[in-house]
Amino acid sequence: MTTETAATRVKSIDPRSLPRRFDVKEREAHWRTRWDALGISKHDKSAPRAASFVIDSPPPTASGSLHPGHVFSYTHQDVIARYRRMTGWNVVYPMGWDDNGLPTERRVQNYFGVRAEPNVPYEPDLNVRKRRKELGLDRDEQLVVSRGNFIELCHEVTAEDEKTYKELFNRLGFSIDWEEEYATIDDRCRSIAQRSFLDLDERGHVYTAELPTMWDVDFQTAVAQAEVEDRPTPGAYHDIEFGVYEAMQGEDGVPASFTISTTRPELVPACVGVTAHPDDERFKPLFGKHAVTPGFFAKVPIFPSEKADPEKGTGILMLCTFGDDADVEWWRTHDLELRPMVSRSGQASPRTFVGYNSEGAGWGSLDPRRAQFFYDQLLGLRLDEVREKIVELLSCPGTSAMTMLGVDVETEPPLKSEPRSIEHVVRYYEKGSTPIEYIPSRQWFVRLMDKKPLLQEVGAKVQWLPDFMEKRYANWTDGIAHDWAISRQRFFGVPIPVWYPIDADGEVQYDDYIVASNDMLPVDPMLAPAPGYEESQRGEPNGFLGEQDVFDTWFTSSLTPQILARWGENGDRMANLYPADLRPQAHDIIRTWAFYTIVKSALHDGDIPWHKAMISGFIVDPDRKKMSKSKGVVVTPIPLVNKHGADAVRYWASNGRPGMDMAFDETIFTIGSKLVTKLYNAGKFVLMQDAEHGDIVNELDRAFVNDLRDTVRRATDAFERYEFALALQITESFFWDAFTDNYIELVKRRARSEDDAQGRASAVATLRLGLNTLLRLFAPFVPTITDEVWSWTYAEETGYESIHQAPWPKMSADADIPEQYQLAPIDTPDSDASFQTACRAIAAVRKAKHEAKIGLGKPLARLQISGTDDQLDSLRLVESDVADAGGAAKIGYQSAATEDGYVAAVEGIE
RNA sequence: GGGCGGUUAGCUCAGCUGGUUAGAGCGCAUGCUUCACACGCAUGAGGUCGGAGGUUCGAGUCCUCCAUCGCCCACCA
Repeated sequence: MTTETAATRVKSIDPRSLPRRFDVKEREAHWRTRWDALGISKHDKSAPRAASFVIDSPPPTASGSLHPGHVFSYTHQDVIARYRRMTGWNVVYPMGWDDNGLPTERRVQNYFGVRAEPNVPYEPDLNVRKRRKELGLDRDEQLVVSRGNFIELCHEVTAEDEKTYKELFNRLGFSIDWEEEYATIDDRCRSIAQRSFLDLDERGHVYTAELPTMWDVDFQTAVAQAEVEDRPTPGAYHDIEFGVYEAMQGEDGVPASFTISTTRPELVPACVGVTAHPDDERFKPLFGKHAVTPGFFAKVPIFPSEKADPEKGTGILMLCTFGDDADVEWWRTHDLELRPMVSRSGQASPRTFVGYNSEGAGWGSLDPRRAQFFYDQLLGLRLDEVREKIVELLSCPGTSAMTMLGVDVETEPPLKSEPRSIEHVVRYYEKGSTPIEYIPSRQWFVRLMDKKPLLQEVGAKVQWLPDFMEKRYANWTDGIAHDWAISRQRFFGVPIPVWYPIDADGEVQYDDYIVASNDMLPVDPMLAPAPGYEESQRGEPNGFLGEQDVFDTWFTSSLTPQILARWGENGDRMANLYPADLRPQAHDIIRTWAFYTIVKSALHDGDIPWHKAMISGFIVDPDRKKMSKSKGVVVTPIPLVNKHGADAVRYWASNGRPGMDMAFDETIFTIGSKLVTKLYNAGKFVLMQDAEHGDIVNELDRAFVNDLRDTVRRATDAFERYEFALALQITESFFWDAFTDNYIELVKRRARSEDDAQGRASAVATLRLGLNTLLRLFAPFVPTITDEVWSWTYAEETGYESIHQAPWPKMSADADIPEQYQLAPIDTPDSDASFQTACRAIAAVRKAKHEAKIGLGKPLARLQISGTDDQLDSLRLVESDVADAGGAAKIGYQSAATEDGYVAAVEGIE
C-alpha cells in the first residue's frame, strides 16, 4: 500500500472537532466493521512455513457456558496474534467449535426432552415439540427418537451455541481468520479423525477388546482416565462375616469364619476372592484356603497380597467383579472368576446359580437354590437399591455362610454390626452423578502404556510457557495407568470407521474387523455397507455388522493442528502450516487436550504438534476457588463487555501472566477504561499541537526519545518471551508517568511558543513521534482506541489505514514507516539523563508548590532549585522547559553539599 | 502420601541472572475546576517481603526445614 492511495481513502481530521467523550460502544462497532473490510485477520495462503506464525487455537466446547475464563485466555491469544502481525509474521489464527460429544447431547436431552435409542427408525421432518404434545408427555418424560433425528437436533443446538461464542469473540475484537472456521463434527474434521484412526490402525497402535472398562451407568458409555474425577462421597462400612470352606469340611486349625469390612455390600454376589497382607498373622492360616460368601455360598480363594493394607477395615477384604481398579488388577493377576452382576444401566442383571459340579453356564454356589432365591430379590434393582436389599438380607441368619456347617449350628446374621458411616473418595465421570463402575464391554483403545518414553521425549521438545508446566505434562504422562479408551456409546460424534464380518453361524468376528478405505471418508458404518458387501447383508449370516460407537471427542480435538493443515485432504497444507507455532490453552486440560494432541502427533509422525505451548491460568473467585466450580454468582462475559467496553475487558485479561491464576477483580476493568480515556485525551492534545514539526534537536526531546527507545526495546523483549502482561506494564508506565504526566507537561508551552520556532518544531515532532510509537505498543492490547487515535492523522501520514496493519516500532531504520515516526538511534553523548533530570526537578517544584499551598497552575515570582553542582549542571540543559512547566520565568540555582536530589524553594505571586 | 505453583502495603499484583533508604494500581488523607483529560493532576501516609535456620561483605531474590492457600495426581476394601 502506498501513501498516495491511502491518502485518497483516509482523511485526517481536526482533533479539536472531536467530542469531549469517547463513545466506546459506537466506535467499537465501527472498528469491527472496518477491520473486516480491511481484512486485517486474513493470512497469506501462499506464504512459506518460515514466514508464518500458526496458532493452534482452542475450539471451545460450543455447548459449554461462557465465563470470564474464556475472555481471559482468548484475549492472550489475540494479543500475541496482533503483536506477531505487526512484527511482520503471516499470522494464521483459526477458530473451531468442539461441538460433538456429551455436553451437546445432554443439552439436547434437556432442551427438547428427548432420548435417542439406536434401533428406532429415522423419521424425516420430525417436529419434537408437536410430537410431545400429541403424546401428552409430561415435562420430565422423554420422547424416544432415532439416532438420526437426535443428531439433527444436536446440529440445531450447536449452531445456536456457536453464534453466542462468535458474538463474544467479535465483540472483543479478536482477530480470528473466520475463513479458517471449522467444527469438530463437520465433514472435514470427521474425515481427519477417521483418517487418524486408519493411520493408527495401520501402524498397529489401536485394538479392540472386551475388557473391564470404566463405565458411567447414567450416560451408559465408557469413559477415559482423563475424564474421571474423585469426589468425596458419603458411604458406610459394613462388617460382613464370611465362612471358611475348609473349616466346614472339618479341617483342624482353620478358623470357621472371618469378617471383612466393605463399603460395597451390594457386590457380595459378585465376590470372586478374598485377600489380606501376607505378613498379617491374623489371616496367615487362611491363605490357600477358600471363603464361602454369605447369602450366595460361593467358594472363592483366599490369597495373600502385598497391596492389602492391614490397617484398613478389618485387614481382610473381598474382591468382586468389579469394585474398583484394584479388583480388576487382582482379577487379571490371580486368574479369578468373572462374575459381572452390574448391567450397563447400573442394575443387577439376571444371573443363574449352579452347583460346583454342574455343567453349563452359571455362577458356582454350594447351595444354588438358596443363592438363586436371594439373588432374585435383587434383580432389576439399581445398585443403591441392591445395597439396601442386601443389607436387609444379610441381617437374616439364613444368609449366613455358617449355615453351610450344618443345620444344628446356631447361626447369627452375617452382617455383624450397624453400618458405620464414613466419607470416602469415589470415582465419578466428570460429567456424571453416579459413581463409575468397571464393566466388561467391547471397546476400542489406543495403546499408550508402551509409549511413555516416546511421549516424554516429544513433550520435552515442546517449549512450555511458563516452563514449569512441562512438569505437569510429564507427571500426567508418567502416571498413565490405562491405554486410551477411544470408543463411546454415544450418538453425536465421529463414527468409528469399522465393520465386523458375521460368519455363517451368525457369530460376529470382532477380531477380523474391516476398516474403511481412505476414499470413503467420512463414513458412517451404520449407514454405509462394509467394503465388499451389499447393504442387504447387514446383520445377516455371512454379512457384516457396522460399528455403532463413536470416538471420544478428544480423539478429534487432539487433531486441531492437522485439521488446520488439512492433513491428507485435497489441498493438504501440512508443509505450510505444520507443526503449528503456538498452542495456547488453560492448564486444566494439559492432561487431556495437550496430552492427546502430543499422543497423536507422536504416533502419526513421531514429532511435536507445535513448538510452544502457552498455558494460561484460571480466573478464580476472590476466595481463590476456581470460578466455574464456585457456587457464587456466575459472571457472564457479554454484560462485562457492555459495561466496560472491549478494550477495558481486554486490558483486564492482558494483566494475567501465562500460567498464573488471577482473582476476578472488577476494579481492573475501571483502570482499563481510564487508560482508554487517557489515550483518547492525550491523542487529542498531541495532535492539536499542529505547528509545523521539524528535527528533534532540543536536549529534552532527544533524551525523551532515548527513554522511549528503551521502552520499545523492553516491551519488545517481553513480547518475544510471551510476557505480554509485562510488555503492557512497561508501556503503560512509560505512557502514564513519562509521557502524559511529565513530558507533555514539560513541553506544552514550548509547543505553542511564538519565539522559539526550532524548539517548537522539535517539541511537536517529539510529541507526535511519542504518541505514534506508544499507540503502536498499545495496539495489541487495546485495539479500538489505538486505531481510533491512529485514524485522526497517522493513517493518512503513514499510509496504514489501520494501526493493525502498521509495523511494530523498530529500533533501527525502518523503511516501512515515514521518517518522522522512526526511532532511529539518537546521538546524545552527555544528556542521556536530561529527561529524568527534568522529571526530578519538576517533581521538586510541584512538591514545593504543594507545601507552600500554591496551586500547581499558578505562576511563581521566584523559583530556586538546589542540588549538587553536577545535578545543577545537568538541570541547566533543560532549564527553560522546567521553568515553563513550573510557572516561573527562570530558575535560581543553589549549590548544596548533600545528594538529596533536587529541592525547590518557591514564592508565589501576590 | 507425591508433584507443581503461590504466600511482598487494607485490596489486586510487579520485583530479571542476590547489591544503595522494597515498587505500581486501587483504596485512604490532603490540596488543585492548570486553556487534552475531575474516568484528571499533585502531594502524602501505609510493608520487620508467611515463619525459622543457613550460604554471603550483602537476601524479598540462593539453600534447608516448617506453616499456609490453590491446582494436578495417588488414596476408593
